[in-house]
Amino acid sequence: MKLQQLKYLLAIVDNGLNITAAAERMYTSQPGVSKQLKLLEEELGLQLFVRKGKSLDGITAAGHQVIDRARVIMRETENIRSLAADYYQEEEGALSIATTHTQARYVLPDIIAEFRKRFPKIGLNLHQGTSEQIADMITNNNIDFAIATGSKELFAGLMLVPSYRWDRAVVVPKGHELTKLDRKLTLQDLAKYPLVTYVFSFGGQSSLKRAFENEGLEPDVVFTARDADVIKTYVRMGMGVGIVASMAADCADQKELQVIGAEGLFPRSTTWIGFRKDAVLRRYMFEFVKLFAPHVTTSQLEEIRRATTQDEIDGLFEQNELPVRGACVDSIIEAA
Amino acid sequence: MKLQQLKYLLAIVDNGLNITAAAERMYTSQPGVSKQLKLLEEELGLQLFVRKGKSLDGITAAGHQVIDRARVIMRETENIRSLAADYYQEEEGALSIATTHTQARYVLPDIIAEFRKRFPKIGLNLHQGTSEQIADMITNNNIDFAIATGSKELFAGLMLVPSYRWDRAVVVPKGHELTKLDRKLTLQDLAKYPLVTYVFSFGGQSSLKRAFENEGLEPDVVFTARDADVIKTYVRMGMGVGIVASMAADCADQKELQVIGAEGLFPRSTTWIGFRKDAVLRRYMFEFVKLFAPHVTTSQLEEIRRATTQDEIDGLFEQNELPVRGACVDSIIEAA
DNA sequence: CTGTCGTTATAGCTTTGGGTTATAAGTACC
DNA sequence: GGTACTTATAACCCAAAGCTATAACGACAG
Repeated sequence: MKLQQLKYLLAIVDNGLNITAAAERMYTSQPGVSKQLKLLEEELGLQLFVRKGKSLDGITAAGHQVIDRARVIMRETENIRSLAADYYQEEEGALSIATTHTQARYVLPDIIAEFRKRFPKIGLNLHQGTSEQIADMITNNNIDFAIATGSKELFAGLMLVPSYRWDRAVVVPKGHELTKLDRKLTLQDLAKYPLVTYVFSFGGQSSLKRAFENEGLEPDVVFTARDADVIKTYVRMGMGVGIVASMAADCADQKELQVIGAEGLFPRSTTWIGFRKDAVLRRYMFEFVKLFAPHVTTSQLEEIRRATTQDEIDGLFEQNELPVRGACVDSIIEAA
Repeated sequence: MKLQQLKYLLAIVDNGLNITAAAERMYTSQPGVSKQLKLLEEELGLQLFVRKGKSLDGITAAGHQVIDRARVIMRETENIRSLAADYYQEEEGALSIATTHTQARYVLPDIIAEFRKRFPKIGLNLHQGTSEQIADMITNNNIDFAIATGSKELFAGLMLVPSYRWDRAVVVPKGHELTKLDRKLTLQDLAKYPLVTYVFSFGGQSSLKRAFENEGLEPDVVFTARDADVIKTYVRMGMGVGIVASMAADCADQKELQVIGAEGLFPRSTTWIGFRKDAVLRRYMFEFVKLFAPHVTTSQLEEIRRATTQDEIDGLFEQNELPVRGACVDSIIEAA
């Protein structure tokens, strides 16, 4: 058994059981990969794949087990390389983050700018997707951090560091009736208008819907999108009233849009940053966490590193209230 | 990085930083091992060992981390080989058990005889030691099962399956005064005689002592040994009254000794069988657990296998009372 | 200070085996 | 039935892992 063989095995699996594609990804020849797979199967004395003629048609039960173990092994070799690199050359490396559009577009830019300033030689990879895709990426691809909101269930095996909380904000075209209210905005007010909001992939849709239903209201959601920019575009077109994460209520929108804070109308969401508990974190990765969640103290970070279960981490943050991220203040019409 | 290099690395560590010895253990030449270590260190760009001239004098901080990861990797390769072997050739393999003298001498013989009958081709290795040594063996050597009593704290990282409970038994020379009592034996009775008992490595000594202290008695322990056979030898010599695990009260002793059950006088002990939670169990290993703890059902075993924390296992056994192992019935003088 | 023992490093050679190219042989889809 | 795509086999090449022999180093004893 060779590490190379296990690497090839995983490459085959990750390329849809296509040996040729796997070979290309590994920058080597197809016969080489075929040969190593054959040698591995011979050594173990079992078929890892179900063959259909010459092609691989599926993974055997034994294959699945071997693949799982192989992933652990490859991860640990990565870990060894990581910690070696951290001793050897602190300043070089890469940081891969998987996150949602809202974070990538509205929250991370400032943080990443600061990070680049401090670690100019670290390459940055930003992967965007739904919560499900993020969960998938961090387990299968070499992603260092996942940043997402809610949906902790999807991320078993990660250590999640709660980072900040946020409310929704209501976005309307400038001069909209709702901006002329002389009292606090209510759900009743919103229910009168067609709404444009997120497709919440993480069951969050129901949390929004539930807020309305709790007051016996039926919201008129005319349009949903995954992405605040799209939502705002449709709001600008007059399609309806937008409900977005308050971070997505950008000052740059002031020309055509107005933002009404919606604190208290919907439950607050918590955004966290998560990493695999079996991953070695290089120094610059620690620094990134501290940039993203500045309220986390160094000693807390060390405790998080030592923690083995999510409960221990959650315990650390029970007392200290997380910061709340608001909308761009200039354009907010106070809801109270 | 090659698996071979990691294997050599661990061999060096496990042979007291002696490369020559490590090479012998690996059935290869010393220059080969030296070379691979050098290549590994060059690839990682760091020193794994502290050198003192040409000799290895210690492990660097980085080295310790790499070694830990390497151990995980080697364990997983073992796991892959294990499950492959289980698919391929069910009937061949080996079973390594680390346990205490009492288990090895009085409990395991019958079980192992039965196991051999069912799996004649499986090699058996019995390693004996104190609880601490057992804990050490199962983490560092390739031991499949640990069998011990109490001292769960020492075995973090193992899944412990409670197997049976047992009481102490009192062993006296034939015709001893204590055998002539016409009432239940008490601690007061025992406190009158010099006692011979175990050196409990697992803080169990205090549990015995505490039982006396709870009744305001000061036991006169004249001799302690790790091993029931030694204790019984000294009892035969008339050195005192023996207190041993009831399993160790053997029928074969009847000629010179008599056994008085001591249920109720001391707290009951629980013996468990444990295995690494990250280890692949081959079929014959499952069967061994079922032989050792026959009250465990197949479905419970499957749940144990899936469990991730010890609490889940303990939960499984809360309701169903564990069997109690008694002394050799022929020679017992009922304590009631 | 020097000789011996135990150990590791280096040099040079051998051989294994992983990788390559070329090609045959399947399979799937028109 | 032909074309495109994929995998397996064969023969060859070459890097590197392993071996033997030996040098170099340190510890220790006399």
